[in-house]
Amino acid sequence: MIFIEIVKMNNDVNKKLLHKGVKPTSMRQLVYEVLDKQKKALNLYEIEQQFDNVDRSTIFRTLKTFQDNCVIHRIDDGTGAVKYALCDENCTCHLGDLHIHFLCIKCGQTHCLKDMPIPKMDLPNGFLFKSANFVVKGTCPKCS
Amino acid sequence: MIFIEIVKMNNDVNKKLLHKGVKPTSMRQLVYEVLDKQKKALNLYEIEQQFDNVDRSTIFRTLKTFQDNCVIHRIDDGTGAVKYALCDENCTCHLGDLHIHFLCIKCGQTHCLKDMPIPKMDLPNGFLFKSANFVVKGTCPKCS
DNA sequence: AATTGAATGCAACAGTATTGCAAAGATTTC
DNA sequence: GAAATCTTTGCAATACTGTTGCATTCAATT
Repeated sequence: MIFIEIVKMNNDVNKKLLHKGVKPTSMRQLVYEVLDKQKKALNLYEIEQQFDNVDRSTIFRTLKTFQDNCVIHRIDDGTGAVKYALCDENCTCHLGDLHIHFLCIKCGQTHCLKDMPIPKMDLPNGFLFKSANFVVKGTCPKCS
Repeated sequence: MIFIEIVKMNNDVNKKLLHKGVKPTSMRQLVYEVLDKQKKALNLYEIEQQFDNVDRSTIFRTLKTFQDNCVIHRIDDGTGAVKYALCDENCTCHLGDLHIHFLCIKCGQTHCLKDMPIPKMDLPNGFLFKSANFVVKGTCPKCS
């Protein structure tokens, strides 16, 4: 067995990564923790700022791995840089898990509105729904 | 009077630009026509490709002028480049005019679903709605 | 025709995303 | 436990999109 030693550490983050099928390296653990601590979505630059000497490409590829394994989801909020937020533990990154995101035009923070799922829609004839990126813009509770 | 001569040309595009308060230069007319002919939204690069020798910055500033005057609206469909599509003639670029956009993940084309307005939403406490960017991804009639 | 202001083209630059390659680390095989 | 193999990481370079400064051209006014 590959991961026995790491699992023995009984570390929550490692367990969660394993549960999603991602080998929990130290970088991955740290990036996960950064995203977990923040209650908002972060872009690549903001994550990079949380570290002293970690290369951007490493974080970039870590995030890619996370996306491929439904650890995080990406949010195009129109600010120019894609943001990332942790998926729920039982998220499968399928339709039912999609929710609306909110970008505050004052502070720039982007929040997951997990209570607001993407509604079912009747698309025009011939259009097939696969995924969606719904971003509402306005002011957040702190800035309103 | 400034625009008499141009108006006399009795050109539809010029009339439409004037109606939105944009002085109809030849570049603006051409860019408008490019967007009008396509039934899909185009990004800066795609528009540039329609011309032989027009600078990107010129088109960029033309598009900016168009946005400022509600001639076109921008669409962040997550493909990396912002796309642009003509507004309806009576569009005021306010809330009621917002609609859902559709990105085909096979052909990459983005369409305005003008019959699908952004629905009213009850946001969580403290969140104020100002604008929205809703993009549905899937396959379009041609690719389904 | 001269003057003024707006629009355009050129060039350079900034920010984000992405890749190739080599070094370091982890895992498996013998 | 050492060698071989595969994965992850760091460095460097690059691509792509968006944006701005400045000089020139073009249109409108005097």
